[in-house]
Amino acid sequence: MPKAKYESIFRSIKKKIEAQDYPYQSLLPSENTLTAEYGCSRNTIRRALADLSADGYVQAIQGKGVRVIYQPVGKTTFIIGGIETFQETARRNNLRAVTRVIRFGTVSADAKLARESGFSEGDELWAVERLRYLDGKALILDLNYFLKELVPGLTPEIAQNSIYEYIENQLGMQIVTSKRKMTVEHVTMRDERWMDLDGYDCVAVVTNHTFNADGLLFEYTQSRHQPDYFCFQDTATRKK
Amino acid sequence: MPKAKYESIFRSIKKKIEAQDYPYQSLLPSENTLTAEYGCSRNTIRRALADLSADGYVQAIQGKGVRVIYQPVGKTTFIIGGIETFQETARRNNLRAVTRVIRFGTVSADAKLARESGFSEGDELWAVERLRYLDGKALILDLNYFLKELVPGLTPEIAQNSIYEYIENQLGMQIVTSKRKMTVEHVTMRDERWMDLDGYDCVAVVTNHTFNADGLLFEYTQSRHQPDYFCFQDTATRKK
DNA sequence: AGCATTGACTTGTTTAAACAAGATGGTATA
DNA sequence: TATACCATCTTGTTTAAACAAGTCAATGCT
Repeated sequence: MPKAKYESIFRSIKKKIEAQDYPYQSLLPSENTLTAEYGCSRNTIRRALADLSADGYVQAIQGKGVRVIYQPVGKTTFIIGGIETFQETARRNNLRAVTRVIRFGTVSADAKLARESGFSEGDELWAVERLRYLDGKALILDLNYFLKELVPGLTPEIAQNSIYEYIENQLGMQIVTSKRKMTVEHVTMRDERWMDLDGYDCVAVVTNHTFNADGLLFEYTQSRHQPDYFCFQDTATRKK
Repeated sequence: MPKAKYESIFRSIKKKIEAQDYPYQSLLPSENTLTAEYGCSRNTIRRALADLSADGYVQAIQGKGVRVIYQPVGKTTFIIGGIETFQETARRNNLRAVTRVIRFGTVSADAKLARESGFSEGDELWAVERLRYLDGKALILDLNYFLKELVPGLTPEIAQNSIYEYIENQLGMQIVTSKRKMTVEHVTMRDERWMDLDGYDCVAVVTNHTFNADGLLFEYTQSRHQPDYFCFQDTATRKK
C-alpha cells in the first residue's frame, strides 16, 4: 500500500519492465505520455523514473527517451540486494530457512568494539550470534550487536524467529539506512566449528551499520557467508 | 566544474560533512536556511540533500531535520565505491598502480558468452586480459570484453594505460550505468599462475555490465581480486 | 543530390506555491 | 498539576510553469 503517488507509479512501471511488457533496450513512453496515462504531473513521473534509474531498471537519454536496461536474471543464487530480512531473502530465493541461536547475552562496548561498531564506549549492547541454515546447510554465521536502549526486551526466542520483525512490528521502530562493507576473509576456527564450509577456506564477510528513522545507529552486524550461496548486487551511476 | 546548481551545492555540503564542519549525528541547517544560504529554491536544496542521502551521508527525519550519518573511515583498504578507473581508485588509496596486458585479441560471442555477458550471439568483441599490480603485487586479474562496434581502435598500448580514459576522452563516449555482482570463488589455475595469492585459495569476483549514455551495453568485465586489498562499499535504503 | 535550417519532439534544471504530516514547546483550560 | 490544544517549526508530496539542451526528421535551399 504505497502512500505516495510516485511510489505506486514506480511499482507499476517496474512490474511492466519485469514482465517484459517494456522489453530490454526499448524506450518507455515519453514523460508526457506517462503523465497523461497516470493522471499526474510530469514531476511525479520523473520522481518514479529517477527511482527506477537508481535501481538499474532504466537509463534516461536526454533528447531521446528513457531506455529499459533491465534484464531478467537466473534465479540460482542467493542475492543480497537492498535491506531485507533473512526470511525475506530466503523466501525470494525459494529456500527453506532455519535460524539457530548459539550465543545470546549483553556486553558493554569497549574501546575496540566501539571503534569498529560506531557505538560509543560504554554503550550497553545485546550480543547475538546466530547460525543460518538454508536447505539444511549451515551457510551464514551472524554476529549482531544491538543498542539495548533502542532495542529493549530482546529474547533468544525473538532472535530465533526474526529480530527485524520484532523491531519493526513490536517496537514500531523503522529501519531506514544500512551502510555495508563487503570483504573476503580466511575462515576462523569458529567458522569451521559451526558452518558447512564445503572445502572453502574463505568466507564473504558483510559488515553492516544500520540506522533507524531518527538517524540513530542501533545495529552493528558482521555476517560471514559460505561462498556458494553468496551474491551481492549493486548498480552504480557515474557522476559527471 | 559542475554545470547544475544542485550538484555544486551537493559537493559543498559533502565537503563540510567530510571536514566535520557538520559533525556526525548533528542536524544540518534547515532547508529554508540552506535555501537562503545558497540563494536558490527549496527544491534545488532538496535535490542536493537527496543525493547526499543516497550516498549515505545524511538521513532526513520528517518534522525534525536532516541528520549527518557520515563517519570518516580508516584509509587502510582498497575501497571500491562508485564507477571509477583502476588508476583513480589506486590514486585515492595512495597506491602505486601498474597494469600488464597478458592477452589481447578479438572474439565472436558464442551462445555461452552471449548469455553471461548480455551481448548478442555473434557480436564482435575485444577480449582483454590484464594483470593489475598494486605496490608491486599482482592483486587483480581483469577479463574485459568490449563491443568492437562501440569501442573501435583499441590497442594493447591503450589497454596497458587506461581503456576508460580512451573511451571517455578519445572516443567521447560517456559511461553512465554499471551493474555489478559480487561473489567469492575458488582460485583457478589461471589465478594461481598470474596472481600473488599469498596463501588464499579464494578470490573475490566482481562481474560488471556497463552501459553508455545511449543505454547500450558496451562492456562486460570479470575482475578477480586477491582478498587482502578488496573492499566493496554500499549504502541501502529501506523501502516503505 | 547534398546540405543547412527549422520545428517538433525528447529529457534536464530551476523556481514558486500549496498543502500534508511529524515534532516541539508554550498556553489556556479543566 | 495535568492535559488538551494550538502556533510554529521541520520535512514530504504534488502541481504548474518556464526555459535549457539534446535528437531527429522534414523542409527547402544551393
